[in-house]
Formats: sequence, C-alpha cells, structure tokens
Amino acid sequence: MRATAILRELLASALENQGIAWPVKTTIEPPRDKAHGDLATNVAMMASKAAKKPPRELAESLRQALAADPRLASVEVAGPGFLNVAFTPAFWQETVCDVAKAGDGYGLLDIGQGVKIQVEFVSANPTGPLHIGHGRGAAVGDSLARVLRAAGFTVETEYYINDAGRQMRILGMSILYRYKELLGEPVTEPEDYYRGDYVIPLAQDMLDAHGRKLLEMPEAEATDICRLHGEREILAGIKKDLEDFRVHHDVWFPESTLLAAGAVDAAFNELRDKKLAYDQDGAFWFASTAFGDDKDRVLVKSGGELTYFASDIAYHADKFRRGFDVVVDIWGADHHGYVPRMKACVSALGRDPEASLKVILVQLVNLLKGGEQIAMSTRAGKFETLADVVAEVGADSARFMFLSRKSDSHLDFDLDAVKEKSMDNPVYYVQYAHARVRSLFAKAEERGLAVAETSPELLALLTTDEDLELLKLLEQYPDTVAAAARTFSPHLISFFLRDLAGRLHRYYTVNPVLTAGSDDLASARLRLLDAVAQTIKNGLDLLGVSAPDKM
RNA sequence: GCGCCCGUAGCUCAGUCGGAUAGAGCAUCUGCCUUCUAAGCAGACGGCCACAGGUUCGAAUCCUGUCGGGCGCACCA
Repeated sequence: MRATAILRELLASALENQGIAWPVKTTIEPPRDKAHGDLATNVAMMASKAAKKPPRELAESLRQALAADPRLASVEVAGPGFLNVAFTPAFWQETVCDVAKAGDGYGLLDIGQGVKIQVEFVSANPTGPLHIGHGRGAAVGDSLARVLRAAGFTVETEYYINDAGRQMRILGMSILYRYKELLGEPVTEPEDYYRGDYVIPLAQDMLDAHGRKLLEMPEAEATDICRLHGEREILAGIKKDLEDFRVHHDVWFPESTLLAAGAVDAAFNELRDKKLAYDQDGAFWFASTAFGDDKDRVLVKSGGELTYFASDIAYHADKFRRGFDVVVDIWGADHHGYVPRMKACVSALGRDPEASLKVILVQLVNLLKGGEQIAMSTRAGKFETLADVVAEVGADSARFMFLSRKSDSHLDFDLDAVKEKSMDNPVYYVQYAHARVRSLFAKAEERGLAVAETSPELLALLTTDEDLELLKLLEQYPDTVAAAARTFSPHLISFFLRDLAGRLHRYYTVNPVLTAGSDDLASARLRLLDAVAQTIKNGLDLLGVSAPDKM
C-alpha cells in the first residue's frame, strides 16, 4: 500500500507538471512476472491521448521524472508503454517497522471515512435451529463486518427476527400438535408443520408448565402460548449457536416492533402519497414496476394479511432512518429474484439503490461426507445443523472453509476433509505458519538469544530472495484489506493468508533463523518473521479464526 | 417462455478498473528430516479460460449469439 501510494503520487505530480490529469482507468499493480519489477503501471497508455504523445514517449518522460527518487531502484519503459518500477531493499525492509509499530492495528485503514454501514445477515426465522447454509451466511456476514470495520467504516451488524408472520403461527401450531400427541389425545397430523424432532422437547416444556390446561382454552390462545415459548427457546438456541461460531450481531431486531410502532402503516402512507402504491382486487400493491421490477408486488393480501415484503419495506425505511449510508443484506442465493423489488423499494424511499443497498447472495452449501452428498432437506442426518458441524470440525475450520470461496459460488463442504490436518484443510496450513514463528521465539528465549531491536542497519541484513518476497507480501496486506472491503469479498483475505503462509513455510525451509550464523542475522530474521506472524494473526482475526501459538 | 448466477488443469477453486508468457491447492510421479514443528519444502505432469463472432494497441475479463449446469419467476417465507 505504501509502495502503490508513493508511486501514484510521484506519477501524478509528474503528469501534473505536463498539465495532464490523472487518468481514471490507471492501474498500478504488482506484475505477474517478477522480471517486470515490483509494480507496473499502464498510466502512460491511459494518458497518451490527453498528452498527445505516443505511450512510449510519455512513459519515457515519466521515467526520467521518477528516476531521481531515492526509494526507487529502477524505472523502466517496457512493451507498449508500461512503466516497470522496482523499489530498493531498504524501502521494503522498512515494512518490518511498519508492522511492528502498528501491531494488531496493521492493516487498519481509513478508506471508510466513517461512513455508516449496516450488515444484516442470517436473519433466519426462529422456527428451528440454524443449518449449515445459515452457517455460511453467518461466516460471510460476520467476517465482512470485521473487514469493513478494519477499513474504517462504522459498522453495525443486525439480525432481523421474523417473529410476526405465518411461519411463527405454524411453529406454535406444531408445538401444540406435539403437545397433544404427548398427552395421547386423538390428533390428525397437520398438513403443513415443522416436523423436526426439536419441536418435541418444546412440547414437553408446555406439558411440564401447563399440564392439560392448554386443552381447555381456545385453540388460538393455546397456539399463542406455544408460539411464544417456541420462539424464545429457539432464538436462544440460535444465539448460542452463533456465539459458539464466534458470530456477533450488535442488534437483534424483531419484526413485531415495526408493526407495534406503526412503521408499516407509515411506509404504506408514504408510498400512497408518492402514488407508488394502490388498491386493486381487494389487495394493496406496490408499483415496483416503476423501478424496473417485473411486476407489481402485493403488500396486503386480499385476506388482510401482510406479505413478508410489506414489513421489509418498513424495515429498510427504518434502517435508513437510523442513519445508515449503506445497507448490506446477505441472502441465500435462492432469494436472488427478490433483489429487483428490494432495489425498487429503496428507490421508492428516495435513495439511490446502487449506492445505498448492497445485496450479497450466498450460494448453497453441499455437505459431503466420505465423498457422498448429505441431503440438506428435512430428513437430513446428524450433521444438518450448524451446531453439530461446529462441534464436529471446530469453528476455525468451518469458518475458514466458508470464507475460502467467493460467496456466490457453490461450496462443497467435505466434513472429512475439513477435519483433516492437511492441505485439504488450509486453515491448518495458515495457523501452522503462525505457530511456527511463535515457537521460534519460544525457542530463542530458551536458548537465551537476546533479540536485537529493529534498526535500518539490522534490517539491511534481510537480503535473500525469500526475505524480499516476504517483505513485499507484508506490504500488500493493507491493499488486500482495501480490496476485500471495496468488493465486499472477505475471501480475498483467506487467499492472501494462504499465499503468505506458503512464503513463510518456504522461508522456514530455506533460511535457518536461530542457527543463521550470527545473532544479528538471527535477530533480523526473527523481526521479519514476527511481522509475518503479526500479519497472519491480523488477517485471521478478520476471518474470525484463531491464531494459535502452538500446534 | 422470461430473468439472475455460473462454465478456467483429472478434482476443488483464485484471477481487482481490460494488461505482458494463465495461477494455487488436491490428486499422480520424483526428490528433501543426525540441525529452529515434515500439519512442511522443492521439482515434474497437467490448459482451445464451454463454443462462435465482435469491440481495441491488448480480452479469461467488456458486447452479441449458441451450448451446458444451478436458481428464481406467488395475494410463501
């Protein structure tokens, strides 16, 4: 990040001297081929038209303008007009000081400028325990929040509790049905109910608390009692599962509070005033086609019941009222058809949907055991729930696995592979790199090695290829955080970490540290590796994965 | 039928705003432990970036079409 920023500044001022503005589409990035230096830029090609000069000629003039900078080792014009820039070893060696100085804060940025972002995720109906698919959404949402926070956004995480709709009534009914069953009452199995085993203990609770009394009251009242109990218990279970998975929500927002506060009616009135909603066929409609949706959507059914979407409009209005500049919704990919109407909703609220609403779709998870797919539907086996999977493989493995793919691609979650301590399970590879460094420090202490303080002279001893590769990678960590935040892609962090861990393992094999030959060289290498471990730890923290000192 | 996502090595996947000779792991094969953790390292093998056109100095990346896979098209959530 330092290198990119410096180069950009140098180039921009060189261009300015020629009266040329910074071209928007300029890239400055590490070239694929190391022979092309540390950073390559296409700026001359991009600015060629404005400069009224052929790219190579402009590049040559920029080269001369940069050549004097002491931080640069070389500047070359290549190919159709690329500028290839290499920095001096001393420049890279400073990175160790940067990391040491920042410590846990290495990689914290201010690109967010305090912009307020809300990340809403999981938000599963409290009608049953979380399953593995929710787990992926949970990992992505929680990690994204950490990344955005690190990038300098003001972030609040939220769980929306759908506690008001039909599904909750069905939960109450399901519990009541099981309750009657426990009492040996003659019952017929309802057509549509939650048949999971987790309902039975809830019914038993009802039996313990109320005896046969629920039979003597009106059915609706009994259902309500069951619903309230079920919701409370299931929600408590969800909270515990998420906690065990190291997933945190700042706010738990019940749908019912929207209704109680009249927020839904207020939203309806706003839409009606704007002529964006109307009555037809006994129902109340939102004119979402005005904003590009395929068809208008019903808000109030002709039976008088609200649709899910109705409270969702009120909910998003409430989010913006609370002052969020950007609202992130994380949904299962099977809800993608919902995106246009949600964008329409944001437009209707007078917001630019592209700027203020970011919907992240999380693809389904294929759970595999022994290479066989485990069905994820109602009749799934033991490993269906998130809690079971976390108990089985551990939060670290599960989180890293979920975060090692783009969220919108399908994920094979192989229980056997995730438990293995091998490269099929990259979390160990990364954690092991951290542990290796920490154990070197433990060993250094054991051997009474006094690790010298960092100084330019000491760090000047870091001259091998492996030294420089590690240094350059460390310097890229803040860029990676920036990219992950900008593209809402926490998986970039896990790819970076695998890369960094790989370099560390190679370094470890090739360059002896404690037995380097001199205390100074040993110290310099330890300082470098300390910076590596710190960076790995910071990165793992963004993923919500632990960085053990020993393995 | 309409819409969205996807198609990159045998497998699982990266690939940023269009950049130079296409990347990693797994699998397979070959080497490396009397020395700081072998949960590791090095090397080899492996490609029509689904296909066909187009845009331009330059395309895995952008546009159009075709084929293949997933998902969605409710007064369900």
